Amino acid sequence: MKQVTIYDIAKEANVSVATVSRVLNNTAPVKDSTRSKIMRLIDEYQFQPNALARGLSKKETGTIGVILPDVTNPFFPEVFSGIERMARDMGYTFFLCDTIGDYERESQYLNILREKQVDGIIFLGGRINLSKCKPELVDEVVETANRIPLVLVNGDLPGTSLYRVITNESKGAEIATQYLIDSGHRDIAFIAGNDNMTTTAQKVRAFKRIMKRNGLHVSGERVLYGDFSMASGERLMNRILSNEDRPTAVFCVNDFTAVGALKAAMKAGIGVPDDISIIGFDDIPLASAIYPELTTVKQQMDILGATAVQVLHKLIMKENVKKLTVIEPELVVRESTLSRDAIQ
Amino acid sequence: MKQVTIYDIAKEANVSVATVSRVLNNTAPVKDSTRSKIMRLIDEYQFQPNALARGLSKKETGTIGVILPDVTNPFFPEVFSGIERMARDMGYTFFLCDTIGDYERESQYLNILREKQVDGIIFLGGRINLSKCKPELVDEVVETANRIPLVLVNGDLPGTSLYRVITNESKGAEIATQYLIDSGHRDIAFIAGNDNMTTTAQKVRAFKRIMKRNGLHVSGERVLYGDFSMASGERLMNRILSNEDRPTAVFCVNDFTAVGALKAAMKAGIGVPDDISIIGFDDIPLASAIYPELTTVKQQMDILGATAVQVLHKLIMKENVKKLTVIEPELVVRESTLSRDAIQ
DNA sequence: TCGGCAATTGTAATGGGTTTCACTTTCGCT
DNA sequence: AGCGAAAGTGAAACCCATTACAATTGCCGA
Repeated sequence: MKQVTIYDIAKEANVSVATVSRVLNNTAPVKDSTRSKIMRLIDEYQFQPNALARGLSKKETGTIGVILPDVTNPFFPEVFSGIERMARDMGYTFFLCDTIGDYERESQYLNILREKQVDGIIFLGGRINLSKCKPELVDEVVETANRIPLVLVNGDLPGTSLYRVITNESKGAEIATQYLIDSGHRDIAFIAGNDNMTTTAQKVRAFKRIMKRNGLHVSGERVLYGDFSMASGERLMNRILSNEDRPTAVFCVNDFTAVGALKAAMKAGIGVPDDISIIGFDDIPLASAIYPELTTVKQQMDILGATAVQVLHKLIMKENVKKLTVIEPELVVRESTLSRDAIQ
Repeated sequence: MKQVTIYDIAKEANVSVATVSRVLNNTAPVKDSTRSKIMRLIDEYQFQPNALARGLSKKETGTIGVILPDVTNPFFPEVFSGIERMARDMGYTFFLCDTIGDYERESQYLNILREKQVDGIIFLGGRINLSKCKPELVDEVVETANRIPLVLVNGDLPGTSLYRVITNESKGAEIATQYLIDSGHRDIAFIAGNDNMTTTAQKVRAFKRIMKRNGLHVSGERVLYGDFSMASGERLMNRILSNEDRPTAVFCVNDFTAVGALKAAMKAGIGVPDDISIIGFDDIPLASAIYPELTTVKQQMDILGATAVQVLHKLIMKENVKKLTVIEPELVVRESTLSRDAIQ
């Protein structure tokens, strides 16, 4: 069962392959009668051009590689969904590469994508700490970016200047903190992620900054470091609750952590939001799936993805783009926070 | 910046491209000195073979297309993750195609994947009712399956005989029902999905069968039809609760629905599992993220994915495979169900 | 020293498109 | 009618690998 080729169509239509190619790509005028004859044959033979051959000669494949650390983490599918929606109409298809957080695999995938001649790469750094990874990988990424358009989403490689699309996480943390304070909270704890990651550092800094600006003190034990997981949220919340001097609100570095914290509170019989308010970050679907629904800072993940595509597309088209694009997060007030005005 | 080709390497090494190709693919003996000389050059020039060219001549691309209805639904990333883990070591890369439940797009993607010369296709039917879709699409899928190895996961196209990997959903529903009964429940409600979908029909049938087998009656109003969404779970649970005659347990067609139901109960001040037990289906991560953690029937999504890959791989290798592979689900008891033994 | 087989290596065809360049028609206009 | 421009088309090179087939070399035992 051999594949029908452009040659078969050409022969059948008594024209050259060039002409068939022209009607296929609309790249030059073709007489109407010729065109329709060819189209009929294409239809009849169910001819489908071989994308490999096309890619080989055009040096463009209409394919984009998306690298992410974990498909199973709801954050990424949301971003991917934004990428897809935006790029599909541009005619792109996607290689999805899940590195399961393994730098080794990142580098492997980078190679594979180059070999497959993708038109561009979107690298979802997400919560992974790119700044701590092996220098070889940094080189590898930079090297790749020199040859293929590459956009980093929510990540950074210090010492390099790659194209990036990021959420303004500092701003988000500021908004969340200020919101809690405006709601009357005075004693607020922050459950952070790994302390060596920039996303944690940024948020901690923002948190302290706003507290200070409002004349509030942040004692050392009110900032707890974990690892972004639900489990760590649960564990750290338990630590907070075991203390007789309990804060009235807890700000979590991400929704996963917040959900863990929430669970810990419920299990301990502490009412949320009545006894303690909890606020998360990201607004993954999970946030509104639970009870009480989580107040959180929404990262517009679909927009993050869509924007990354736009930037990448411009790079591919060799148009001018800003190196850095910042997406603003927004507060989503739901049920896990309560105003303290009454009780102050 | 022209790409380094096998010709460049060959010329530099004073050998023919054939020889270079041979060391690249280890397809014939090459003298050690020659080999190492070539390897050194490959390294030095950072030569990477062009996968398009290779695919074109080998007629195999090491690429698999995965079609699914919604990346954003946690069920699918889980399956995808299983696919990836299994297939990566076999050297495959994946095109991820999200149809957002649109039949039009399914057909588009099928075409694109054919053009891109994928080695095989994994079609995640999931909760989408393939049996109701347009006949053209059925033809399209069958037609594709005739040309390219194709495996259907958790789906079916009546009137066709495609290779399939499915979860034994009937069995799962039986187990769940029996478990509730064994726990002492006598009055159980079932919140189903759309009534025209096979997955719903199968589970409803299994539910009634087991109830009957245990001498229990299922009144008409104890089976409610929704649409698999959280919202419908919430709505239908409210309906159940508005009735003064309330069941002691509710079995939900999937976890999403169950989470909605759980939320409705909590909001209504009905304790779970103290006042009412709830059991779900799938065991998506969400199930164990909420409080109380959801008792559910686990679909082994990673195994589903991994198995699909194994079947597909055998098809690609033209080995013999069974048309149908069934994965057995298993009960996961957590916190949302309670034994009624005491109160009976 | 010679035939024969294995080990190495090269030549050229092949896979299926796109595209440059050149050539032939066909028009529009003067 | 005559001319230049535009339309329409084809031949052949090119993209970058793999591979069938052929050729050469090296080493063995006789």
